[in-house]
Amino acid sequence: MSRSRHSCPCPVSILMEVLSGPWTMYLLWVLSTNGPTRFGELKRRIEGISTKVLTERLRMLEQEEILYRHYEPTVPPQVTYGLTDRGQELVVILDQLNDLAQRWYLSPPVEPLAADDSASQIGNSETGMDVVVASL
Amino acid sequence: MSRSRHSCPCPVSILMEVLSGPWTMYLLWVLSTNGPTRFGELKRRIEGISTKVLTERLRMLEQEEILYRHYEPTVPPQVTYGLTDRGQELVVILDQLNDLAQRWYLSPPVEPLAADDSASQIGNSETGMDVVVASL
DNA sequence: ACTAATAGGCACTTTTAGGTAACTAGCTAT
DNA sequence: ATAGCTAGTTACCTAAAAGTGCCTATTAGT
Repeated sequence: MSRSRHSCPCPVSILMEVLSGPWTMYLLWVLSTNGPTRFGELKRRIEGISTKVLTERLRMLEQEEILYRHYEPTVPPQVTYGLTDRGQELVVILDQLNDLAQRWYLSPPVEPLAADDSASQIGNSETGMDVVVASL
Repeated sequence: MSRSRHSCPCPVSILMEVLSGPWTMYLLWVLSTNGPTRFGELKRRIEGISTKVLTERLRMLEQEEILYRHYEPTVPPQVTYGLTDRGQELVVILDQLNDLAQRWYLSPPVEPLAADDSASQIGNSETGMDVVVASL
């Protein structure tokens, strides 16, 4: 959205602009952990989001081909959203970001920080993605 | 900033909020490609950024320990910013995001999209980070 | 006949973020 | 004496984004 007045037209900035904003990552996360999900279910899981923002995010991510929208014309209608191949690719990297974020913002095992960091055996996971994310 | 009214308190959302917003990624990129850089030089390289936003971003990233600030009390003073270990870790992942963004938003080799996607042999780089980013 | 459910759309208001411009300190050079 | 350099800070204004509430279609159930 509003890619016209964009600060930097390079691909990664486009992508970051897509991912930026409240709920977007959380939404992707819900879809990656729960599989294809209907609109109402999404709204229920993402507690606090407004329908307006949820639809905005869904529309945008659909336009970026990160997720797909499946409309079933039953009564009442069923609309299901799920990750596309692009979406799957994305959550792989998001996993790594999450691994990093976990190390940074969670679990300071001994002390917050000291003058020398000789005891920092925390950050040796080598982006191994061994920490399966559980807390979004 | 404004982590209090945060939508989702999980680590990766915190991190995304840090990275979100105009210029932030670009700033990290400049620091990663140019090494430690002074304030004025950053402002010159990131064409179009206001001093206000630049200082905001620098302060925030410094607080997140993604970059450091070195103040040399000469006259006129020299302030140099550079990536910390965290910052280095981050740009590694950013590289992958960039790789992905390049594939998605650059170079559609044959056709934009067709009815069936049997010809989508585009996305097989396996997050190899072989594409060194050049265009931020 | 009327209510309920799903998946939103639309208009209005509020909040937030970014831009702009003016100002600062302390010393140097002209 | 005065202007200029760096690295910002501060106040003010505007534009974009988010929140809120009300509205729709269609049919099944009571």
